[in-house]
Amino acid sequence: MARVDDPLGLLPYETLRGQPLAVVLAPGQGVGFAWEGGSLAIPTADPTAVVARVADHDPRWVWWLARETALPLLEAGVRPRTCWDLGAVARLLWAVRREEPDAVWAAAHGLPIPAPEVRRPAMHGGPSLFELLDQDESNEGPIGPAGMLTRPWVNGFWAADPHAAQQWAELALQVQQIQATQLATLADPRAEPRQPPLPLLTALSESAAALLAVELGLYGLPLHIPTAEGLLRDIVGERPRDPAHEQALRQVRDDAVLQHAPGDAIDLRSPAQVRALLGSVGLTLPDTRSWRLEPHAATSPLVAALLTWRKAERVATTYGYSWLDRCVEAGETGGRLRGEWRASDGAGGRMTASAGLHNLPTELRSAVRADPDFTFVRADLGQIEPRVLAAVSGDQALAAAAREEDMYAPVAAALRCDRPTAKVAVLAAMYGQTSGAAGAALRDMDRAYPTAMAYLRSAEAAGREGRDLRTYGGRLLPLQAVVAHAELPQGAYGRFARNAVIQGAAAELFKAWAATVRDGLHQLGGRSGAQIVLCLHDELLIHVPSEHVDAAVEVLETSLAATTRWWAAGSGVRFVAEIATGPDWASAH
DNA sequence: TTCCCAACGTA
DNA sequence: CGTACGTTGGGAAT
Repeated sequence: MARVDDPLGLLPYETLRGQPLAVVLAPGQGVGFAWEGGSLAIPTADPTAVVARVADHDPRWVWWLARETALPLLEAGVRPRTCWDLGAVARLLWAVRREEPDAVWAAAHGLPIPAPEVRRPAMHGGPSLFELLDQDESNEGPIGPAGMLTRPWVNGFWAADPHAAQQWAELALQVQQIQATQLATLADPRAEPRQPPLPLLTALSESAAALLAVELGLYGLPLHIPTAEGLLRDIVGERPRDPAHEQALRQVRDDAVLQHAPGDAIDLRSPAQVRALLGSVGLTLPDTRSWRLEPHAATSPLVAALLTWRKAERVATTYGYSWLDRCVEAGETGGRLRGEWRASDGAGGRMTASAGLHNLPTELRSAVRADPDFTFVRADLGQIEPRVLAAVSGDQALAAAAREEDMYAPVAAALRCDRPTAKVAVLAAMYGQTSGAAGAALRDMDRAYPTAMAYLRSAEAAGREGRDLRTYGGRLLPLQAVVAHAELPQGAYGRFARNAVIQGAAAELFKAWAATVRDGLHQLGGRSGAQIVLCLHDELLIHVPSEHVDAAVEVLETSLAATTRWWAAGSGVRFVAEIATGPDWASAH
């Protein structure tokens, strides 16, 4: 084992910039690198310090999973600029449900995806290195007889020493090269040859989104705890002192409804009991959903009280004091709401977040407040889905409409109807209408925008027939597997696919924009500077030092222009962002 | 204890 | 008009 004292002499620095460089951290042991043409093991007690020095040369970091490799780097203050996330790209290319290296490796080599390992009870956080060494296979290397990654390596044997990390980095680079090759085969040969192909660019932005997801989890959403407490007091009342007090307060809330109800007290949280109660006062309904109750609120004090109760109960249970205590951490500069972020979940390919980050009721949003000397800059993409439809389908007429600030106005003119009807018709077309509300306008859609409608219809047919599809950016929609295990009627998969090609492509555009914004914000104040703190499907919230607000607005606008230049190249579709600033989320509108 | 459903918040 | 996801509580299945 050659000891390496000067790592800065051994990497091909002059050619690193922008080039794939696989990195594997072996905490406390060292770091392994692999690039096209070589690999290296560097023993060091502080691997992140070595990575920080290499980062100055701005390679494209290749890692198995951002959560694993980028997290310790970010915690050590290293902000990687660009990356290639093997898990994220595997999801894009092969729709793997699991992003762990064993699944990614198997998918890359056309092998069956191994089942997830059954985790033993986390008494001591998984197997120790000793236990891993004990297992037979550990001396056999990372690849087993069937060509699969061996269990000890998947479980972390690569962290045993820098040479193991080096081998693991070499395998990462191999997978990266397989992914790059397959992405190239997806490219549209008719596309503009001077720019990188769309699937490759999508892979890069999906990778960046995976990194951003780690940053979002680490940074947290600034939330002013006293403001949140005040809002909760207004909506659900005082903070319970103990479980008995909580029970008493709950009873008070319930009684406000039950006083309007005849007979014995029922459990308002039980839909069946509520339905029976409503039946006893002459309201026979198929279910007790609020939109179904709404029409009766004016005539029934019971229904009115119940709807009010539901609203408060939602906040009390999901976004109440226990949520505040569990999910919001008090910090030096301000509270932080933290959840787990995923860069691309489910059929939609959207980002997801836990801890209520994606479904915070609007009335609580004024508690999302910037730190002192910081300001929020909020931006959202207007009418993103119909614009995406115009771009991905290549419908010239719809693209012409999408060049307007409000694209429903020209659509209404083309359909010879009013704007609200035009909007309903477009949405019904994209998501597969079931009721005949927009019938006439829909037929006019077929006449006015045949290319867009054909695109949607072909996606719907693929869904019904169980044929795999890819989104505009190249993300696999594994309809064959889904429909093979079908539990729902065929029409459901038709609607599902019709929606997935639009929602999915919109998610890809959004992430590409977010990745560009993230990169652009790097220049604004360094580590304690501007930071994306929330991604909400078509909306970005940025926490910015107040002196950089104008610059941040500029970054948002130039990033959108730069992103749509390649994403919607040649389509003639315009994408518009509405941008506002304010000290809290509610006021930044 | 585990799983599904109803309900509802967001986009 | 419809889709997606996360969270909660009840209630049935295990």
